[in-house]
Amino acid sequence: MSEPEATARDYKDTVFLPKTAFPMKAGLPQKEPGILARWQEIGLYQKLREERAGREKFILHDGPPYANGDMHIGHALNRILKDMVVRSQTLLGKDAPFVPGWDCHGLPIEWKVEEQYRKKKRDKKEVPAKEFRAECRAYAQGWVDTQREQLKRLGLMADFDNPYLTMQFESEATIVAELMKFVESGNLYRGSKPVMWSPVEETALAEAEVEYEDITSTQIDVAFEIVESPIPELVGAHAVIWTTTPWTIPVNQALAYGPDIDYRLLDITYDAGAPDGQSPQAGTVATVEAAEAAGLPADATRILIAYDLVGQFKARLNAALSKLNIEGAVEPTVNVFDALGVKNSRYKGSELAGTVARHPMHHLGGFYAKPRPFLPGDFVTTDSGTGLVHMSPDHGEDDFDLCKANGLDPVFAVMDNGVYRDDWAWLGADDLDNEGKPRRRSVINKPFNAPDGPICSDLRAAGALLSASEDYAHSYPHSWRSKAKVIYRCTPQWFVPMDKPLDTGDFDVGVPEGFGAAVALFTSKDHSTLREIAMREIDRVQFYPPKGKRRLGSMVEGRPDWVLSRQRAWGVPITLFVRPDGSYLQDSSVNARVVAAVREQGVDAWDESRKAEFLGEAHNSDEFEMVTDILDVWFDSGCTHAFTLEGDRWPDQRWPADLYLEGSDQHRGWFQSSLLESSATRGRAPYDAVLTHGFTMDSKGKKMSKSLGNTIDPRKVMEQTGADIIRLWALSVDFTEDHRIGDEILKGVGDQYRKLRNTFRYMLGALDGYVGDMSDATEIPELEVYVLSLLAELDAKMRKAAEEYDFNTYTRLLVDFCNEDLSAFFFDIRKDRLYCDGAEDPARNAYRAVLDILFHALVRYAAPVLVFTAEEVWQTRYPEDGEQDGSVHLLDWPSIPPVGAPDARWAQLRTLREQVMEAIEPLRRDKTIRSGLEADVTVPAAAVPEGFTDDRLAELFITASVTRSNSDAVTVTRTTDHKCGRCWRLLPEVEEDGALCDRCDKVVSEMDAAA
RNA sequence: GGGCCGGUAGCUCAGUUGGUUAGAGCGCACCCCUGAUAAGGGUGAGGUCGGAGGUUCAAAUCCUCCUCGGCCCA
Repeated sequence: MSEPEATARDYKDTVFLPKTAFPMKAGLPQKEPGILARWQEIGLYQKLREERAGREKFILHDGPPYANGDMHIGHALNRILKDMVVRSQTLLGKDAPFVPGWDCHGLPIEWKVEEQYRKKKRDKKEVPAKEFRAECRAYAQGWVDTQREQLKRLGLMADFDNPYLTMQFESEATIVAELMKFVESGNLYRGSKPVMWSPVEETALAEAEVEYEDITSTQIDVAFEIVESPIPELVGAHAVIWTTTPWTIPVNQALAYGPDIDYRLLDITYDAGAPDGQSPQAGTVATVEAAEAAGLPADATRILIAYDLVGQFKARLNAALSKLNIEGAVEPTVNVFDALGVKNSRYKGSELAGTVARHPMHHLGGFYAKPRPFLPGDFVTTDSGTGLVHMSPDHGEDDFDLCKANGLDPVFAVMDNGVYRDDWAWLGADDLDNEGKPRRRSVINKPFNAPDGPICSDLRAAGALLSASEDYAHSYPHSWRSKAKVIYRCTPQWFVPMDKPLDTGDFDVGVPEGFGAAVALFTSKDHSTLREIAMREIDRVQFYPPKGKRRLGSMVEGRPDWVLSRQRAWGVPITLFVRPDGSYLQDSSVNARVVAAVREQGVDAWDESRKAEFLGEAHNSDEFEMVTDILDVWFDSGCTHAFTLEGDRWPDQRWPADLYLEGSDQHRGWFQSSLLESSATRGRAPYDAVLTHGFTMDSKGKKMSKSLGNTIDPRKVMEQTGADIIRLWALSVDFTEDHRIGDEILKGVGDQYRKLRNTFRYMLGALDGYVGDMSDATEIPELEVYVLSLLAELDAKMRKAAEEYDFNTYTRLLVDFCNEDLSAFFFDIRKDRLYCDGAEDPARNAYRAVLDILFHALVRYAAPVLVFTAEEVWQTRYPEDGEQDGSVHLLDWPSIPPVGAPDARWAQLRTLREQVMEAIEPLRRDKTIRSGLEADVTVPAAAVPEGFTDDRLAELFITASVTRSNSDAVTVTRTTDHKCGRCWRLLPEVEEDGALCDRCDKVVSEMDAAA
């Protein structure tokens, strides 16, 4: 023991404090772009490909975002998750090349380009299709470039120099080739379905191109005479239907009832008001005359109607009646009574099955003479109308579906311009123009539908019009652009059948290169339907989270046939040659020529001018028409697997993908289109697993929207706090469900980030100058062994989390370990040893050896999450690696020394440690002691695990001393020892405060001697 | 309106087949340290598990209804 020096020496210089250039403050917004630039410079993505060549592959196939608009939080989340998958799989040792993609065709881009035309006062119809498409292409390319730069900023490991675009010629050619597989196997048919149609623009409209406006329409009640029924008393009565589109009556084909609705058979009397003040009796001659005088159908007075709607119906009749000035009538009214002479006049809808009516114009014969059956419709309600709905499969979705199910097909009587075709038998023969010539007016023409228009007039003449008034106010769809009314109209469309047995053995021609192994999966004996194959695949595919399986399954199970066609310009053409009867050419050599032409020239290749060239000598081009429809963009995206994973454009890709990862909305979208496309062409899904994420809400759990002003812009977050913060956020929340983002949440994420950063900073400082390894340590203290076992345990959990894409657990494990096991436990206990033991003391070296192992493990764990910070950490420790174009992102998963599970004694020890801390607290409160180092602690002997000496306990508890007793309480007193001037521990050998303890005396002497 | 999914401390998340007083980290409050210092350590306060019924000896967990929110449809 040395003598105390005359003046207290400041031993600070002799203490080995952590030393590092790694700043506590991150300054990520400034730092990240530089790191990004360096990765770009050293070609990190390519470098990683070279280093991983030959390893087991992991293919995450990118679902293409639409090339329109800036990056938003949803993109950011999606890309970060994908990047985490790619990087964690890479870290796990695999080769995970990632090709980003963009969806480039489609309506929203067409709109934008059209909008530009409108600004320039150009009519789209005058622009040649080629030119229009070129502008769409340029527009899409512009956004691809913009989004690519925005996404890169997130620090993504992806082949951004060589992305896939659905509009690249090779992609377009493959899409056509894929379509031709459907063609050649006959898995395509021409059908029809009602779409929103604008008669003014003569084009189909998407739902989003339609806006609703309040208008007033004609409403009419029409009587359909019942001619057949299992209920005898119905025969001869009239079913009443109500509609606001009189123009659809000419193509009526059926009546729909609600199976659960109550109907009544009723008699109407038209009471013209008794001139002599007497009330006329129902059914009397006087009322019939009054009705006839009013132009109302006196012979259609027994009606069938939903009981709940009688009141509304009566009101309409009265309104119509009051508008007719009947001579001599005072207050014309309509009365409704239970049908006379009918015992039970109430019927449940389901009893109406088998009932048949006839069209009011049945006398015209032909189409109109056919029976109009009563069909059950779930969509029939008693909200309005009469509870009986007139069905025209040409002009309504419900109508179409119900009629189709009952063998009634649309008749296509209304042409593109909204006018009935000339040969249609009836639509008001007296419709004459000003010069008295017959004319055909558009069905959206108001006078055409008016109560005195041609339709109503003829119905009235036929005695079928019970009421007609132009006073029904409702909202009705209009075209966005022309503001004109739109209609539902059946148009021919191309469909993929879901339930037709597939002949999957016939793919010998027209199959593009790279089809490869997939074709072998087929057995031509498999005649499953597309739906069956898809369902089988859904069953096989792994879903994360598992509920996705059910969601996709229920959608595929119930979906209708796939409509592939769109009446649009910007997209991949449906390259079909059609005969007048709707059948199409199935000639693989023709198809091969078309595919080759598209590869050469893109979608513009599908041009009338090349018709003969494509058809070749084997076919007479006069017999065929070229289809001008384009493909649904979902078909494009359903083919991304074909042109990205197969073929040689990206040789390091592989079909099928291990994983598809998108938002849960893609159960209806990309997951499904890819599944259907691939199931039909390859007999299996293009993926083995599907991972879905939820949507990002604001801090209150509400959906983000620009109008609410509650959006969070990921680019702003990156500008203000850095990409690593937003990455850590995305990987901390439960992304499998909807989750939130907001200032408070980001602040919390920032706190977590700082904890991780400081953990690294401490390790870097503590490891300053350390070049040894575990083999230098002659003996390893048990605490170090324990920490290594904790690390091994952590490692197993982290690996499992990474393998299961459980990133929230992954980051939480990492943060908790840094907080609890390292910062508050291991580092705190070993601070004394690091600072004050001799520089080369074996025990100190053992600690640093473990720190080194921890460092190498943690920097790797952190790398996929904090991509920038991990690199900064790595380059700080190994600047020479930086000079050699190295990167933390080239490393493999850490190898942890093979230590067993943590010794159970240590769990016991840590419980005791907590009790000691708790016991010290009161003395701190009353200022008896300030730090734990001033405490003499007595612990119950029974609570101490086997094999720990008192001195070691004091070391682990960071107290002056520990003794044990037979009591079962932990007791604490202030120590009487003095404080060592160097290590600040209070020890018995220190004679007075400021003197040195034995250990420090030795260390300082050696240092002084060496100096 | 329909289908599916979700609601556990201020925040982010755990809660296995229903089984002691519902856990963790962060944040917060208070305290210590001032040799990891815009850092580090300690203690503590926070929850009628969205609400109401029901099943059970026992419910955050199972059932029903309601409510709020989300996705996809209509």
